[in-house]
Amino acid sequence: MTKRYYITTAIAYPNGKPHMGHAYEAIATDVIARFKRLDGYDVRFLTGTDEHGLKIAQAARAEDVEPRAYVDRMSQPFIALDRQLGISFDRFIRTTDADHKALCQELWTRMAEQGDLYLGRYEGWYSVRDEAYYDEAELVVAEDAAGKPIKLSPQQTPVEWTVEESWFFKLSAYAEPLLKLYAEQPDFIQPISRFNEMRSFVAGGLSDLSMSRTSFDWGVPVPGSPGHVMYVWVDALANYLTGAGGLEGEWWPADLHVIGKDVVRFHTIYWPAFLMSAGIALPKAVFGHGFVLNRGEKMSKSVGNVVDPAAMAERFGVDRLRWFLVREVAFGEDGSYSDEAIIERTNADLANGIGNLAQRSLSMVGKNLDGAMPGPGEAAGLDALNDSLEMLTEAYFAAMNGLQLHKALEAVMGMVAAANGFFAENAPWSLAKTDVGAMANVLHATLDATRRIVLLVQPVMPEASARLLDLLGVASDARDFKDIGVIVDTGTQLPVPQGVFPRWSEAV
RNA sequence: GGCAGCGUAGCUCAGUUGGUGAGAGCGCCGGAUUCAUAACCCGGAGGUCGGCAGUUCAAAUCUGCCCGCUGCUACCA
Repeated sequence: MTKRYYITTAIAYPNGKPHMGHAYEAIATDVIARFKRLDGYDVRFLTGTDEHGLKIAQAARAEDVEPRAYVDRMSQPFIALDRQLGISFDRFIRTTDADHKALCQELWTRMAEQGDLYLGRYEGWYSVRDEAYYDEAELVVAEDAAGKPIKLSPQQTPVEWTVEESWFFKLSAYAEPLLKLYAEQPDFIQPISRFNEMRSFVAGGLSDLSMSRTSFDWGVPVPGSPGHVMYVWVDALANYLTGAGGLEGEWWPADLHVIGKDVVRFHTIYWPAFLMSAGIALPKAVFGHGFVLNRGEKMSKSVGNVVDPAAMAERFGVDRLRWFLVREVAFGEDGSYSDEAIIERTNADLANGIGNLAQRSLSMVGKNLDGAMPGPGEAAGLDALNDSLEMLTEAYFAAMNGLQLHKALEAVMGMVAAANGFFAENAPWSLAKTDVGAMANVLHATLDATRRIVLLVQPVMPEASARLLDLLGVASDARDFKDIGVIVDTGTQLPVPQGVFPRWSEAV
């Protein structure tokens, strides 16, 4: 039976254009998905958009269009960005999809049958103009016309204490089961810093959760309770089940939810509690990644430093952008990006490193061996080179499987350095004049090292890797990780080499 | 306010059962080389290891206090 792997991103809220955060999450998740496929897994990769809720309804009304028409349009740039970035999703789910609505209601019914849902009242500071509740802490104090102190929302609209009927979920009953889950499965929440935060939060006790709203209707209707739509997180989280094929879906449980650090609580407390209530298996792990900051600052419209990921990919190229984000940002930590950083990083790693390694050895095969792949043979330092490659390959797999994506690429760069060192040490350009056979051995070893390197880099740079493997004469059916020991047939005619990673010399 | 974590070369960071001269990558400088994308290879410069005090024969590594930063969380007015 084939090994299976079900991985998801969070779903994006399409009330604006996709930003770097979406691109980053999609790319990181795609790298893991592609890694698993190359490693022999049957992979299901789900991503999509979260299309219900008040803000969408308001935005649609502001444009005087139906919410459905609004999200039909607003979700398109997200799909387009995924396509542009080479995101290998199997389904782009939209929470307005018909099967998802039905699933949400099934899930709700299960939780209700379990006795975990009850009708109560939701109270809070409510802004009629915003149609939203705010926490006390969010409010600002101002003065009215008469000089009396009043409370305003963050949008400067008046708020009043409001009581609304709402369904509640007995989240409080799940504190102990959750703590047990964390104790038994400490890698359920990653990285460890997030794990500690969530465990501490749960240990402090949980309050029941408001699960429905009556103040707007753009959402999934609560079964048998007219006027109520489901709390957005029920709707949003359930997408993972819909994408798995339903409550008893063939792909469930998920192996990994990749999400932003800002939604860790929903995925590691609410979500498993909902599933426990409904008697459904829990996902294996949740990974909360960090944010990508623009020169160390959070991107915001008011600061005017918002970067369009589509334009970024267009300018630098998809593979260069993907490499930078995965290599430069410690997965799980925040990262910083700038044009200079992208250029510096990719010039060093791709142009000077992988690209140059391939080019220098390939060009010698072209000039000295008529482009015919040389066979293996003795060379000085060959054993040491192979030991390094083997050790670093192990480090790569350990890092990838441990979701230390950046560490995996660090290991790959170690392989590049080992291969370059071996090449320089043997100086095949000198051997070309004295001992062509020895030269051929060096070229073979270097090309095979390059082949191994490029195989490992495929999840990150699928397009460029494919071109490099073509140049290296690697058969299209010998590019999975199981083929890592399969050398290219001696005598294989190699195409005329072309630089795959040109050095970026444009001034910023 | 509580809990947790962090502060080591220009940048990003590794380095705690305390003990040979404090490290890596990138950047920078020099050398060598010419197969290659002015790349690769070799070498070098650069750090009061946030600050102060303490424990110890010995502390980046332990303790206390202080400064700065981050995350989670709570709350007053």
